[in-house]
Amino acid sequence: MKTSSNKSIGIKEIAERANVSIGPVDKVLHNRGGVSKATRERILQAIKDLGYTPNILASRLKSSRDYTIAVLIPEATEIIPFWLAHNTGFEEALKEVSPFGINISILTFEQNNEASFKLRVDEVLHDGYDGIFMVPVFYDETIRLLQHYKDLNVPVIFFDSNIPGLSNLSFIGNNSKDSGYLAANLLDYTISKKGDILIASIERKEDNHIQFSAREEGFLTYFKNTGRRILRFTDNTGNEQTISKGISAIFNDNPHLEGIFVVNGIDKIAAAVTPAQKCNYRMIGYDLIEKNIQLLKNGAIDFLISQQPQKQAYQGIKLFYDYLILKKPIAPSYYLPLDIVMKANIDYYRFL
Amino acid sequence: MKTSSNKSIGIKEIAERANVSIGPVDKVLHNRGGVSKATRERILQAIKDLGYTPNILASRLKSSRDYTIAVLIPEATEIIPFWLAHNTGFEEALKEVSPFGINISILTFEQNNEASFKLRVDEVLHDGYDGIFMVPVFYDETIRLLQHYKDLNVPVIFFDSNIPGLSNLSFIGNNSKDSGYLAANLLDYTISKKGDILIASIERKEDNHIQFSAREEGFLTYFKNTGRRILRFTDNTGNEQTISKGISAIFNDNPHLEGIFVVNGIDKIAAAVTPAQKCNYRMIGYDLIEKNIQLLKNGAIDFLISQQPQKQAYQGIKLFYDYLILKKPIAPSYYLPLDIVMKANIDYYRFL
DNA sequence: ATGAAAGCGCTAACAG
DNA sequence: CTGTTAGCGCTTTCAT
Repeated sequence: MKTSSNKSIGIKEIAERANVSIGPVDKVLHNRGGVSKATRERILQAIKDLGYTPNILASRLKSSRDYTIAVLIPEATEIIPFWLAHNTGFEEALKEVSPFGINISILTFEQNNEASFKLRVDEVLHDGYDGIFMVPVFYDETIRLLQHYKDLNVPVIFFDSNIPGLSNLSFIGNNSKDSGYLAANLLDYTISKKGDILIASIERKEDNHIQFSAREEGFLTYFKNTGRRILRFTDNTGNEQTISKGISAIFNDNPHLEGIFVVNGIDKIAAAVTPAQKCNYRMIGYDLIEKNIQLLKNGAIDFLISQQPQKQAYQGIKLFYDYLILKKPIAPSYYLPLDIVMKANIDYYRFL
Repeated sequence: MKTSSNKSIGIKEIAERANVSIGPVDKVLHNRGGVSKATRERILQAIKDLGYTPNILASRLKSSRDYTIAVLIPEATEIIPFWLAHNTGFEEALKEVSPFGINISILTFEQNNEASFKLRVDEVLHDGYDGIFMVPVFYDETIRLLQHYKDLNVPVIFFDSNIPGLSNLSFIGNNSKDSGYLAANLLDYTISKKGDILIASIERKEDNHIQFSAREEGFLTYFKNTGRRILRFTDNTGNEQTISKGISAIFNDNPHLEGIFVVNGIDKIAAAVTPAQKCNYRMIGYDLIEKNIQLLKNGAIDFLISQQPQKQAYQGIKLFYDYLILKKPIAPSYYLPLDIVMKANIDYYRFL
């Protein structure tokens, strides 16, 4: 049972069969025009007949054309180290695709600063890239970028968060709503039938509210009509003491509280819960950043839903390879698995 | 912030710098000998100085050397359809590596039939492959194969299950013991403190007992010294009625039973549980085969631990690419993540 | 509109 | 032991 492939049918063979030289064949293959209709037909026929597949190695060898992808990504900060994780994915992907002339240029912006985003968009528009891989944080500027590239046939792929209905080529990331639903399903398993649930979040203006709302929506969808009592805690001070007091108050007022779903900033919420309190609650949240991994290991957090930033980065760059080099069709969206991470399997998720 | 790579330092440049022609340079690069020590040194130095990296595209283009990997894998049957899933992974990987001349040749054997395995080993030894990707089901024959390839520098990589301490190049798969521990951890979350647990399995002689024992060992490790009451049910008839009766008897005799860990054959066990009974138990087991996916969807199974067969196949073949084409060093083992799959995230795990 | 020809960087065979 | 040379399959330029 052999799965072979090498038939050595090349541009030469199809030229022969079509009674032309390789010149016109190449032109037809790349839609470069300048071929009479008749020979064009014959060549196309020959390509079909012989089942020709181009040798990407040879084509790449000669052409020496380079592709540079602009990566528009929020800056990793101490507060939001999440964006650091993508780097290993980019590196991994580059190892595979750089022989084919694909480079990337990472342009960071401040997640809470539209002006810094605009600056990068200006840069992208001015420098002219062969592809854009971006987190569409700000709507208007994203639209401006898409407008510019609309007719230029330059692939724009969103990652991490999506804005549906725009003219981008594709999206790669998680389905936030489903991730919330999953969190609910899992939490439901780990608490008693009568237990109350708290939805907690830390509001910061630099955050991606669309994504967080979607998580919450999915979570609530699961519990709709179940009669579960759902409480809410939202902090917008960022102050440890304030959070700690707020959480404590909720614990005291709600003796039946058993589960906590943290939409974002789980490290802050987990820190506000004392070990003694923790025994009575299950906590689930997001993001496999180092701080959270520690909290998972010491039992402060029970479950994390992983967004797999490395995978997003790796697969995303390979999409550009598929599109630019292999000329493969690209689906409008690629949803990555929603991984459930706990103490017992965290070590298998720490690297790509 | 550019991450570029193309410096166009080729074999020619290093020849120039070492004051030789490209002939000896190529020989040094491939350790083909026939180069005087002095020039060899100069060439090596030049390679270092200029930071030369070979252009794999060009090298591949010229050499047209083909590599064929023998894949020794159990036959998928109706009883054990598990092995079907690998195919999509093989296909996916081939898309990427076949331009580099890597082919695979799939040799199936009967999982419960050592003679059929021996036949395939004979075949492999006789035909002479450039790499072996295999499930080491039978010890003695595996040893025979390894012996033969020991000095031939042919990479042998195990997958799915491992036999440690042998001379194979690497292993890729899951850590079975950790997967059992994970199952225990998760099940522990979903049942009450006082609930009893049942470990169920269907013994078939064609199964991989090493792997199953490891799962059980990991599971028991978690509960050691916790005071949990652990029951056991082992069927070796394969008969539906018998299983059904056995399970029912256990349910009746053990009112505190809350969790069921199924080491293997979860479809059989799940079928033996009536929907009415199911409300009172949590069931966790293995293998993302179609039958189990349906049972997960209709609630008969709560959790499946995925072995990611597609990923094993995909990554495994890419290891041969790393080794044979890129000449990268290969680690002795690659453990894939232990994915927790439930109704709410199954759809994201159905394909590669 | 088509054909001829020069390489891309590397391998491998051969001549010196 | 070292240098030369002919391609691998394709792209691209330049005549025709």
